[in-house]
Order: sequence, then structure tokens, then C-alpha cells
Amino acid sequence: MAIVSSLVSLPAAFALTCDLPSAVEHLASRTHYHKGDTIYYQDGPAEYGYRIVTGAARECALLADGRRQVLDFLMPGDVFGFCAPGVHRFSGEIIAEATMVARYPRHRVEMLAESDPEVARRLRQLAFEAIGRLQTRMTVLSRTTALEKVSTFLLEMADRSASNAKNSIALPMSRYDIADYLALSVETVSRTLTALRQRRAITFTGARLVSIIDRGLLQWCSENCAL
Amino acid sequence: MAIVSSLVSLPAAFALTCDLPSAVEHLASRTHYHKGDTIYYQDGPAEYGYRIVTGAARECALLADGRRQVLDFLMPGDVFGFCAPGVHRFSGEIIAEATMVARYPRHRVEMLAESDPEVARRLRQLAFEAIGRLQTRMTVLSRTTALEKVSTFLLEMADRSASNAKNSIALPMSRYDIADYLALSVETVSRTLTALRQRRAITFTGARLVSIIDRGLLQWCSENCAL
DNA sequence: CGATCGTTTGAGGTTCCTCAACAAGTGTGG
DNA sequence: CCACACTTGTTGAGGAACCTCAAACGATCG
Repeated sequence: MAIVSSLVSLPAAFALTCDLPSAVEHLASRTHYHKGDTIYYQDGPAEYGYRIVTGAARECALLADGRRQVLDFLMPGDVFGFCAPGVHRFSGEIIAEATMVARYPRHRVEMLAESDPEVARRLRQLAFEAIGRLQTRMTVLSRTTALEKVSTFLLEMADRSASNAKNSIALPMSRYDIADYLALSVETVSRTLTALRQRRAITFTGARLVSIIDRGLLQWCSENCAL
Repeated sequence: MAIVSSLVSLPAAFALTCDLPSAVEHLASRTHYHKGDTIYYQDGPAEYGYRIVTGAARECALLADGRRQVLDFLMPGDVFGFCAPGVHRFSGEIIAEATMVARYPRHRVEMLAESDPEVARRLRQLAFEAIGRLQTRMTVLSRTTALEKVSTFLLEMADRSASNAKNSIALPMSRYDIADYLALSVETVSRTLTALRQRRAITFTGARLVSIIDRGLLQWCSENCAL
């Protein structure tokens, strides 16, 4: 399995979006990955932070008994890997075909943060946002039925993925990924999607192309659950 | 319901433990709370960060349908409330009778971080630790049976609470709190604890006083699940 | 074309939730 | 002091939701 397809150090002028302060972006190098590539490995040294430029990835953990857990899906603009304490507790894996990832040497960013309050502030802000996202995710994982989980997931993806078409979702991940993200079995994810389709909350253009028909119904399902 | 029992601004010399840089501790004021008090409210303004000095608290969310979710238990030394974006997304509630909480004005701490790299670094570090804790918690919530959840919970509490007696746990929270923390029903929590007692993994000195007899068995239950 | 992967659907079993009752501890007021 | 309500914790019975096992179908790829 190819780990790194091509490593290109581009000058910062090529930056599509400057999510981080320019002083940090100057430290970045960009890599083009293919589906299935691993950016970093669980228990491997955590020397870099990352940002998705285009494409998509997942952060996942392999449990002792072989089960897999998807902790987060990473979409364009998402910054990750900065908070790892020495070693990565999870692995970062590419799920979309043409994915571009910006890489930042953590040690040098840390040094930058020591002298540049703006960098420090931005890092803090990113960490706080990550905490908020994780807390929201916890409220979804806990206390929810399959219908609530899947509905919430679709709304989340509609929000995060397409900036233009709010009701058209191109899911970059498989049903297995969704299942491991929501702590459900693949079959339950599939059945729940079918149920949502039969209730005319969504339609499928393809297996991974979802259109939201009735957003109100979807939101109702994501909160209220009981059908 | 009493919200704030007594508000005492103590000089930093009274600090029991200085978890934050002394420049930050100088901004702290300390409050003594009683069981049931609320430190801050969901959707209320987030002007302060907090640290538990003694006692225990919980951070919890009230869902639309009335269900409650405990996002975290807060034990002595735990810093929280710094990452709230303007308003608190959850409420902070005291669960132990005599609980002392240190309070830090967020705005002034932020200003301090702008000029003092050490403060900024410590805040970053705290945020990163919080992220790690949340990620661990997610792996517990997902993909686990009741036995796994409760076993993991007991081990976590044994680790966090008592510094001296590693195998004796004084749980400050009720079974309801545990249930809402693990996303289980109270009955399941109770039954699972009984099961662990019958298997001689733990014993009860009281309803909230647990002793670990067979830590290996408990760890096995927390990972392997299937009995 | 065969093989593998991803997705969907069906049947059966297990876990956990819900409803219900009971016991122990605590506080209140007569 | 005791009756009473209330809280907290435990246990039982029944049912619903979800997981597991199994099979079938379409798509992709060598």
C-alpha cells in the first residue's frame, strides 16, 4: 500500500486558503495523496500537524479486539494532529481519491507560538473549536437511536461539505466508515438510510450522493427520534 | 436554589495547588459551593474559567426532549470552562457537599496570554489535554457494551479520584449521573455493578464506596467485553 | 470473465430500555 | 416518636432496538 504518493514543497503563494497565520503557512509543505493512503500511524511519532486542502480523510483507532472506530472525518479546511502528545493516538487515513494535505512541523510551529502571540492565539482558538466539536459529537454518540445518529450525521455532512448546494451531499466515505463513526453496524446504517428515503426525507442520486428533500423532517428525526 | 454560597477573594498565597501559572492564579477568586449548586448555566454568558480545588462537579447538557447528558465529571485539579465560545454550551453543577472552586476571568487570562508566552503555552497544553480526554471518552462511548462502559468508568475513577488508595474508589456521583455519563439507563448501571460484584471484580463498602478486588478482571472486562 | 468490494435486505438472537415494584436512608411535620 | 413523602439504589418481567449471520446484487478492476 502506497503511503505517500508525492511530496511537494510548494511556496506559500500556492495556498488555496490560508487558514493559519502566514508565518505558519510558510512552514507548510503539501502532499498529494490517494484513497487508502495513511498520513500517520497510530502510536507513531507525532511530528507534524496537518490541514486538509482538498479531498477528505478520517481519523481512526484500532481497538484491542479488532474493532475499528472512526473518531472524526476530516474535510477541507480542517486542522488536525496538533494536539497529539508525542505519539499519535490514532491513525490518519485518506478516503477521497485526490486529496491534498498541508503539513506543518509541530516543533517549529510551537516555537513560533512562543514568540508570536497571534500564532499562539490561533492555535488556542483551533483547540477550543476542536473541543466544541468533540463535545457536540459526544452528545450525538450518547443517548441516541440509530435514526437520530444518521439524521444528525447527514445534517452535519450537509453543513460541512458543500458550501454551495446545502441540500446536496456528496459523501466521501463508505457505509462502513459511517457505521464506525456512529457506533452502529453497517446494516443498521443502510437500513436507516433506506427508512429515511422511504419517509421522503432524502433521496439518492447514487449510493453516496444524497439530496435532502425535507430538511425539517430530518431535523425532527435528529432530535426527536421516536417515529 | 442557592447559586453561590459564599464568594471569597483570597490572595494567591492561599492556593492549595497552583495548577496554572502564578500570574493566572493571581486573578483567581475562590468560591465555596454546596451539593446541587450551579456554577454556570447552559446558554449563559461564559465570562470565567474554573478549576476544582476540592470536591466534585459535573458538566451537563439538557437535551430538547428532556433527557440529560453528563459530558464530564470534574475532579480536583480539573480546569474547565475556558473553551466556551461566548456562552456556555453546558451547565456546571456541584455534586459533592463541600466543593471549592477557583474562578478565573477569561478575558483577563486571554490578555495575559497575549503578553506572557508561558501562560499561552499552559493554556494550549490544557486544551490539548482536554482534547485527548474527550477522544478517549469517545472511544468508550462508542462501540461498547454496558460491561465495558462501567468497567472503564470504574478504572477511570480509580485513576482520577484517590491519589493514595488506588483500589478504593469514593464515587461522588449518583447512579443517575453515571447512567447519563455512560449513556445507559440507571437500571443497567446498577445491574452491571451487581454483575461485577458477583464476579468478584469489585466489592461495595457502601453504595458509593467501591473497592477493586481483581483489577486484571476489571481491565479485561473494560476491553474485551463479551463474558 | 472471475474476484473483490460496497451496498442492501432478510431472519433470528441478544442486549438493553421501559415499566414496575421494593428496600433503605433522609428529612418533615404532626 | 412515628407517619409520610422523597430520594437513591436494586431487582424482575416484557418488549423494542440493534447486532450477527446470511444471501443477493451492482460496480469496479485485474
